[in-house]
Amino acid sequence: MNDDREALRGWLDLLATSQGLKKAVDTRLRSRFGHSIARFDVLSALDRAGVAGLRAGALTERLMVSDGATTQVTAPLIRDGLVKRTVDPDDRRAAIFVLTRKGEKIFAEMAGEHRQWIVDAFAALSPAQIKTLRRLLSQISPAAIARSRKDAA
Amino acid sequence: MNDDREALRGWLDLLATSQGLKKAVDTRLRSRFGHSIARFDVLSALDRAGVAGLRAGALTERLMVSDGATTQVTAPLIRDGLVKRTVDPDDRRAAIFVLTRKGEKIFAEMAGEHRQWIVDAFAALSPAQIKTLRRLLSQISPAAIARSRKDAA
DNA sequence: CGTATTTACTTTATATCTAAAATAGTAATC
DNA sequence: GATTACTATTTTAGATATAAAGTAAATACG
Repeated sequence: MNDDREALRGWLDLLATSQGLKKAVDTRLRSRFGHSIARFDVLSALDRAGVAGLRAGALTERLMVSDGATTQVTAPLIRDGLVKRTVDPDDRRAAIFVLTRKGEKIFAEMAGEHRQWIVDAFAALSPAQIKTLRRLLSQISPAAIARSRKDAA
Repeated sequence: MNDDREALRGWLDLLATSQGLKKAVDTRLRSRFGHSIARFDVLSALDRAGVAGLRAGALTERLMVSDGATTQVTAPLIRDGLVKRTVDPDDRRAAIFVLTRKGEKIFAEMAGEHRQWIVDAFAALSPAQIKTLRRLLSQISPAAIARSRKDAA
């Protein structure tokens, strides 16, 4: 069947494009600021959360990673003084992460450059084309894979 | 500017979709066959190469990973008898990896199911829509990020 | 030829990631 | 209020990635 091949090609292209972009962003972030995409994502989530910060669980959810990963990625940010870790006084099991002044400043710089990189990478596409791309992406269903059965052929 | 935000959203959607799909495929491959996507990719490249196999360098190139990664990902496949490593008699520095009979068999099974999962994940898109998606993806330029300058704003 | 350079791959040190075990605090029940 | 169960996070073990150092074979050059 022809559809099969087209879907497989779509999957390969999707993977290659996103990985290429991710690698480029990561390389640039590291060389400019000494921080990975993973750390940038933490800073971004905390920046949005503002002075209240985020509990570890909420951060895990937003980053779409495991709970262990959150602990590990925040560690160097705390060491470098970009993030402060406190304990929730109302529930002493819970960790709360907040951006420090220094963290805010550095993130603002990072976010500015990052935005420009993405704009440049997407420069060949019009806003309308990006909307189309996003609509098509939204119709791809990872959940279908978990449900997929052999007999569906 | 509005374009900025649309590009950023496109990037976030692209990343979320490809990572979601990748995680789903990886989870399914592991539970069905006990092998990761990384190993599946090695098997796939070797299957295509046939009886001649591939040198480590060629494998590295096709997988788009570092040379060290190739050594490490092939190791368990060799241990499990899916891949055989030999030395090129014409250039004894070079390693040649070939699928074993067992590796071929297992890969054929994996590839069959994998194809169905992808078809299911893309089921909501027509072949024409997938073509459109692929065309749009091809216009995204990771290389632009390496060239991007602050003053380009 | 014999030394120097290059090439092909592996090893090592880090950085993420996951899943699962461990830790510690909270809530629920008798 | 002691025991039990649950919840939030950290720690650990293992997989995969990179970059850079190490090893060994091939090539180049005087």
